Amino acid sequence: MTLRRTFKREGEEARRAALIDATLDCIAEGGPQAATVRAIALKAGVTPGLIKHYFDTKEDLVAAAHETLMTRLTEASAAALDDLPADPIARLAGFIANAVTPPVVDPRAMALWAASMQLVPRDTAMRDVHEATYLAFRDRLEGMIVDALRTAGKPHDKPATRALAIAGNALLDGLWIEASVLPDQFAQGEMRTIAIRAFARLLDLKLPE
Amino acid sequence: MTLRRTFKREGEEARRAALIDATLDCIAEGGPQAATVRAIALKAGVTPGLIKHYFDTKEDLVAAAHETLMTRLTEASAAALDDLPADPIARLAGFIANAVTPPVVDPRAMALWAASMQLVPRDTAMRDVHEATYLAFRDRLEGMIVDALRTAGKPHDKPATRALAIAGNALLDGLWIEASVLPDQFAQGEMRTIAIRAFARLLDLKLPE
DNA sequence: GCAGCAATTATTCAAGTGTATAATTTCAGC
DNA sequence: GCTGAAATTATACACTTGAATAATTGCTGC
Repeated sequence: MTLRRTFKREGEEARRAALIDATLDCIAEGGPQAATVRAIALKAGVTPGLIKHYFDTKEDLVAAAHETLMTRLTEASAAALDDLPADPIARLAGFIANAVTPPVVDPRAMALWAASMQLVPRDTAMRDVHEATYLAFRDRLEGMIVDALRTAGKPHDKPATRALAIAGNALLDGLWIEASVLPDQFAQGEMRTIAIRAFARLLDLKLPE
Repeated sequence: MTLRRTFKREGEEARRAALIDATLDCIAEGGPQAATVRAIALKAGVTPGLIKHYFDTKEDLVAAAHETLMTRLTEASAAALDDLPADPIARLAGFIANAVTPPVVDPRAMALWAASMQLVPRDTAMRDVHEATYLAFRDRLEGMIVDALRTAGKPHDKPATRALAIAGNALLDGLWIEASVLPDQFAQGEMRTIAIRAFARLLDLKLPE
């Protein structure tokens, strides 16, 4: 006569996805230490034991969650590219503006990013993921910089564009962090203007604001 | 006949400092979750109970540790300023180079910074500390930019220098992060050159490399 | 419908957590 | 040297953690 919790069977992929999403939510809200098996299970609407059924260990679940996070960030960036104009210069400007305004600028994403950054120095798997993600983003930026410079009839030799991509990437990262963490410090649209003008000076190029 | 651990009485300030240092070490090595009272006490060469004697709660100790960290970073930056040349342009170049090379670039500092970044979105006290630190650094950078522009006979109206300081700060932050976390990606001295050339273009100024 | 298998829940356990309290030891002042 | 107060250690406790196992339930194929 003990009343047991009623449940529904979901597919494996759905349950894994739900558990991963719940893990990311927990980390975003309370940091890694808040992502306990019980909290994750509660948020996923499931019992803690089920985690063991889909992931051998909690560490495996966290690793899967981080991989999902990185993939999503990359995909979001790639998806935004499709909506950008074809003209290389306008395209670069749109890409820059996109990187420093919502929804890319987002406190939750920032918290998740900080959590993963913390693991990178002492977890080789995490470092590999970070390195690959970093280089992919930077290479994409470098490609757009080269296209824009070529369109404007400016020189674009390899060592110079590499340096510009590294600096440009760093600039976007820094602006993204501060805009995400201290939104009240910047006026509406200010980040966008600052980023585009800074890139214009960096590349010695007129960029449409 | 139970043999008790022998100990020496240290002053209050020495013990508090030792506990704070031990806390920072633990966080740097294994993240916040590794900073348990037992691990901290062990690293400080002390018994866990003593923590309670100097800090009402572990949370208090962690807060004190973060405040110490921020203060140290600020002081380190200020100390380096004294060794810079008096000429505003050379001074700015030295400041930039300093920010993207060791010992400022440091995986341990980076890990600690990421740990505190993670707390900022959901802890108002941490956000206040971060905001104050960020603005102090940025204002100092803006002052140096203004001095350099004035020396070069360039215009330096307020809204423009604010934007340049925000962008310059973001650039230094981003380069510092990547240099700290992926040191193998950059050649010896490469970051320094990239940073100074990027600033030269940003400010339309010749900077000594 | 029903048999059986896999998904899910419930329960348990050992280890680790922060904190509170009691027992000792150090050391300064006389 | 002694004494007493404060610093430090030792011990205990209640709670949370991740994981392992047993019990049950939902569902698919016949």
